[in-house]
Amino acid sequence: MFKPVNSKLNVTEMEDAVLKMWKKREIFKKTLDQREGAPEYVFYEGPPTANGRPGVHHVLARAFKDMFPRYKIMRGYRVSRRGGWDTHGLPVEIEVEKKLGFNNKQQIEEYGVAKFNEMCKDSVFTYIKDWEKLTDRIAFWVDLETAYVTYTNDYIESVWWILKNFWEKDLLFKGYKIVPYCPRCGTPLSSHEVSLGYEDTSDPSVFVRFPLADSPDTYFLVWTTTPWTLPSNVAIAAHPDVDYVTVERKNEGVTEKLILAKSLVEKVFRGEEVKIMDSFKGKKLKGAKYSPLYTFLPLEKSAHYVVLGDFVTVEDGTGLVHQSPAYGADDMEMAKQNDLPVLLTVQPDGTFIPEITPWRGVFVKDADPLIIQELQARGLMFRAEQYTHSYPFCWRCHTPLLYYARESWFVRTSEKREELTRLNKTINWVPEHIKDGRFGRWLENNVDWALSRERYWGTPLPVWECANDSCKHRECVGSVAELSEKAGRDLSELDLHRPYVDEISWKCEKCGDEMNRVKDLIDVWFDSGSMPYAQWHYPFENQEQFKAQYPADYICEAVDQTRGWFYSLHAISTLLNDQVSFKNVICLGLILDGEGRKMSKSAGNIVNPWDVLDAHGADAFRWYLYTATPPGQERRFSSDLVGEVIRSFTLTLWNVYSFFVTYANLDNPQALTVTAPANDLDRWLLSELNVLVRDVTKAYDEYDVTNATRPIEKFVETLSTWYVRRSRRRFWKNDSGSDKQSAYSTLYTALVTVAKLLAPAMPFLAEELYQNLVRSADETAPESIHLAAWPQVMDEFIDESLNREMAAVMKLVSLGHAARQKANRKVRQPLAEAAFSVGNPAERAALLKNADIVQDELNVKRVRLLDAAGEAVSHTVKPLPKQLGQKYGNQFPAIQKAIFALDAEAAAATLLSGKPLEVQVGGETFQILSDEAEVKTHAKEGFAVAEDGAYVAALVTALTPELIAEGLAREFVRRVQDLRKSADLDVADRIELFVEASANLKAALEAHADYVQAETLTTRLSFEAPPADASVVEDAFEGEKVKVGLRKTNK
RNA sequence: GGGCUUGUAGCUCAGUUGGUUAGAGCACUGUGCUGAUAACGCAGGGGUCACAGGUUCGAAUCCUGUCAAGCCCA
Repeated sequence: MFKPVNSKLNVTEMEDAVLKMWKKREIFKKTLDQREGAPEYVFYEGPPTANGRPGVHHVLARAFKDMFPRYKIMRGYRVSRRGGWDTHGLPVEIEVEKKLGFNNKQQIEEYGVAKFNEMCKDSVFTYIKDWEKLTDRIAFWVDLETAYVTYTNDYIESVWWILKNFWEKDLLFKGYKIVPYCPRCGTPLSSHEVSLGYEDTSDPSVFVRFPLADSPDTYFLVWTTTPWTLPSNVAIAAHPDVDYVTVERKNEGVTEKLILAKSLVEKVFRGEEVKIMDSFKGKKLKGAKYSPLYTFLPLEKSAHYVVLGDFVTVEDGTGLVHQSPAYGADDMEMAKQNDLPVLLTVQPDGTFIPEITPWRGVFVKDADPLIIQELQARGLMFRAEQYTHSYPFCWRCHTPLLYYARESWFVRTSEKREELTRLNKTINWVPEHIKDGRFGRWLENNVDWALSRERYWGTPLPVWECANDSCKHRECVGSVAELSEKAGRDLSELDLHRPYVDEISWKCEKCGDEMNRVKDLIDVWFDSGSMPYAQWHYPFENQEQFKAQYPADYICEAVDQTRGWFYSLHAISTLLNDQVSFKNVICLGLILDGEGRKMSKSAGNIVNPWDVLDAHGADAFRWYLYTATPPGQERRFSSDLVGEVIRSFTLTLWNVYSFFVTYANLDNPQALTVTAPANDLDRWLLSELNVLVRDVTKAYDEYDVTNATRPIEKFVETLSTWYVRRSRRRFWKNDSGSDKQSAYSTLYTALVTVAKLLAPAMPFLAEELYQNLVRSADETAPESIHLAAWPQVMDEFIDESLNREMAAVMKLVSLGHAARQKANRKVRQPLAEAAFSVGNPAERAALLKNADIVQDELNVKRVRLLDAAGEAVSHTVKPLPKQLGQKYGNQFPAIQKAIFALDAEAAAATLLSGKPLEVQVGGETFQILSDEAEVKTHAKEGFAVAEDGAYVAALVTALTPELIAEGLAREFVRRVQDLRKSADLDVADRIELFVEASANLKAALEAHADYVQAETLTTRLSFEAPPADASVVEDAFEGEKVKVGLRKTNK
């Protein structure tokens, strides 16, 4: 006996019960214990931060993270899934600053870094309970008890070890980074802050002559909007593939030559007649020397020559770009590539340094007109104007921002660009375009990783520097032991955070001065990217675990992680081990609200995941996320869309399940294993089922979530609306024959298999079905569906031609219904005959073989094939463009026309007999083969016919008195069934019927008494007045009147 | 400004190497069926395949450009 199943499903109650069962029996733990020694499938959890509440986008990621480990467990793998928490970084600091009412770093320093960091640490897990609750409720199986935490000393020590490794390979260095900087506030701004402050503003637009070193009266013509950066000029950039020209013109009586991009000549000279002397590609200019405009500062490296860069455009200016590495990011990048000097001319307050003698102490923006005047005086200014463009201002104080070089630490990732790209090519990206697109491009254009942050709460950069300016000896520390040794005391109890680690110092081995830690922290992305190592405190501990858990088979995050975790994992692994750290990755699209807008607090359109979970449960939530859109696409989301899953999918499956259990409990069928069923419906269902197993398994193996889920939906629909619908009577039969057994076994197999296929995606529903269908009958079966084995494809059950035939039968039934509707003949009225036309002999056979199904479904007495001569139909011939177009190319339109001009019936007959059709086009004869044109069948006027392509259904609509009587009986049965239902009878209850009916109806009921009694489980049918204790209904239909009384009996 | 992605019915999505009249589900309307069903069947309305060019006998599909949205970078 199975546990009785209510056809009304309460999803949340069911899920709660399953959650309790999992917890009580420790099923998650058992997925590990029972797979001890099995091959490892490695999953890495990208650590979230727990200082904010989890939202729907977290449910999205966690749903996708969960399904593959579940699948792999069922495939026999061992999957340890360790959780993790990202705990450092600016967002944490900002929360604490808010709490303290701070808005700058000085306030933090005054408050005390120790106290500040203590608060950061405390706030990190503010919402940990929310996270745990949600993770549990959505059934994301991850081990949070042993989760790694990035702020622990062990974790930091592993990160230090990685940095030391980079240091030793000379991959860690100090350089300059260009940051948007507010000279009044004295602080760099984050990109978010910068985007707050863009405004249209008027700046100088100047064209400057740079004299060539060895050609008199010849100049590079260079355009800039920041004259104040000219004193720090070190080079001019040209595009290697752009055409440049030398033009000749008169300037105050002297003939001068100017070099600029060819396409900009007209724009620059504004119609002035100039003579083009010479034309060449930009790459020819490479290395050309010019005389510097200013020589205020000494040069450590060679400078003042032309360099080549792809970033140069010819939209504005002259195609020659002035290079000032300290004050432009492109410029800094060029300086690195070409080993140019970096000239620092501006002080932190935005004024020129004393060495810039003419303008010392002047704010740079105020110096612009002075510099322009000075260049005009020297005859180097070609043109100076004003120019309006969008420029960032400080959102706090409205000062124009400067792009400003700050000292910063870098990881030399650009040196490993090729390795990064090569290894990336071996990763399976879903969706695929990320590999060579977004991520691949990013790697190809890789610049050194700006690692350091001038903040407080994070992993300190383990670099110590000698205080003596002329020594500047630096050391990188790779472990606590090493630090202890250098400091000369045991530091194993030291908190590795600031300010404690800052207090550690020792004597410089070079000069004896004091070695102090540089004050920087490192980028939090370096923390999370180190997790393959640091989660194990590798290499200080757990070397074996690390080996077994590296690299990951699977990771999954949203697309915004391309430059975040995906990159940091990949970069660190490449630089450290020259190996990938993940083999498969699903990159999720972002989640939008129901209107397609981004969810944001300010728009007030955030969906609370708990609202969805409380209303529809976790399975439907998950299922929606898997099936609604391919993973990489952004998706609209609303609670209502999730509710749709319950209606269209969950309940359909649940009702098939409930149907099975209800009747199985009445019948107690014996064996529920399938062998070789004789019934076509069973054979067909098992064939479709195994196709499903095959396809879903393949999709899981390819990380194709859409195709691992959507086909199940389709199958369940067909299971419900065709298999069960057409098999219902087989379960009602009173005997216990083999056909009934076969039906039970088949349906049982389908349900259990579907539950297993569903388990990784809908873990609750799958478990509920499994516990009742499998565990209640077999205590030796695995304790949970999530410990059970994944279904095997049984190829011997797959019969593709059977599947096609059944599809044709369904199609014909559908046309039969359409024909009935056209003829205005309701289904309850039996008709004498339905005749069909089909596409090929196999389908003809299939129709005849399944005639009983078709008869029953359409309520007709006979099913037959339409004769080719076409009693009810006519034909046309439709040329098939695909075949004919490919074969005859541009002759196709003429051939098509010729085919249409033929006598349609004759042409159709030719093709149907398998002979080629001959057409004449312009004196040429073409042979049209039978697979190059389609014969279409059409209804003749006046017949009850429905058609679609080669398929036709035609009904004989004439009614005989016998058919009418049978129709009346069926109408009557319908009334009785309704009465049974409203009297709240059980499906198996037997009844007595009392009927008072008008003459025709009474005659019909007498003629069909057996049918009526069998259908309604009536043990006694009497034409008497109903007794007082009977349920009674009166009705009239088809001109007949009836009064029916119904009474439950014990027989 | 650059890179990547997306744009098909009111909504959510399919649409294969270019090829028949661009499909499905939801929603809506009508109708039928029903002792598993919260369903289901049949039919109907609903489309400038974002827009404009181009290639081709033929374009939702390929190419170029434009527009819109999103993400990342500058």
